[in-house]
Amino acid sequence: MATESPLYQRRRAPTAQELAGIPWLARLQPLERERALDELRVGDALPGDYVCRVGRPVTYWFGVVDGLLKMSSDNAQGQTMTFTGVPPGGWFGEGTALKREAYRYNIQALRRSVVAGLPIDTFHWLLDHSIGFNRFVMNQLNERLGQFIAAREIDRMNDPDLRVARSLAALFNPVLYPGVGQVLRITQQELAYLVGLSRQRVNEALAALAAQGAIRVEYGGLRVLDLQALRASGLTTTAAG
DNA sequence: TCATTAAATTGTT
DNA sequence: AACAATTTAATGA
Repeated sequence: MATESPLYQRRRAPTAQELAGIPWLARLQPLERERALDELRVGDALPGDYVCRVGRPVTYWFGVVDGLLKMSSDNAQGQTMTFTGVPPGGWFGEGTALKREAYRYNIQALRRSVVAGLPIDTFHWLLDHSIGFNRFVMNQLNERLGQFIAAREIDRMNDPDLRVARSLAALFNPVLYPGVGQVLRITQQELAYLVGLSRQRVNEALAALAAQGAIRVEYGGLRVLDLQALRASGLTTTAAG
């Protein structure tokens, strides 16, 4: 059964393997790390579960240890707009956590996922005490800014193959999503939801990208062979390269 | 461990 | 949207 927030209802202590999938822990000094580990929680999210909802006060800074989430928002007409997917290694919500405001997006699990949460007070304590943590958050904000600008370009593209390629490149971003690696676990249906195309069209686009040698289509996922090709697909090559 | 079955995912129309 | 083919996961001997 889908729940409102798995971090409240299916909360537990993280396993060692799950901790290994949290990228910023390695940036902390021993004392900082100790405090973070004390407060860090994980929860199992089922498909459809809300990790957080628009308007709710910020309680956690969230991260994906395993699985796949989607970030979306509902407009005035009641239609849902999906902004991006969040694969393993991704952390989000630092903007609203910094300001202690309300969440500005809905975050829902697309598939069974393991979600981690750092309580907002601990988040602020780390900001006040840890240089390594500050570097991580700053780098995170900077990288995400670049991704949102790229996302605007994607929205304006009308070629489905290009939209799929660029969206995939974003999901394979090693800075924002270090847990992904060479293989992204995502079904073609899930990718279709994220990109806003039919599964058939996504299937066709993936076949084209595979023919270009940019990716390899695998059962239940995709292997990236040439990330630069994904990022640059559709761009005309100039003398400058 | 292996064989059988169910479920999930893919490829195609 | 529907269908068949393929792959994986689950089950039990």
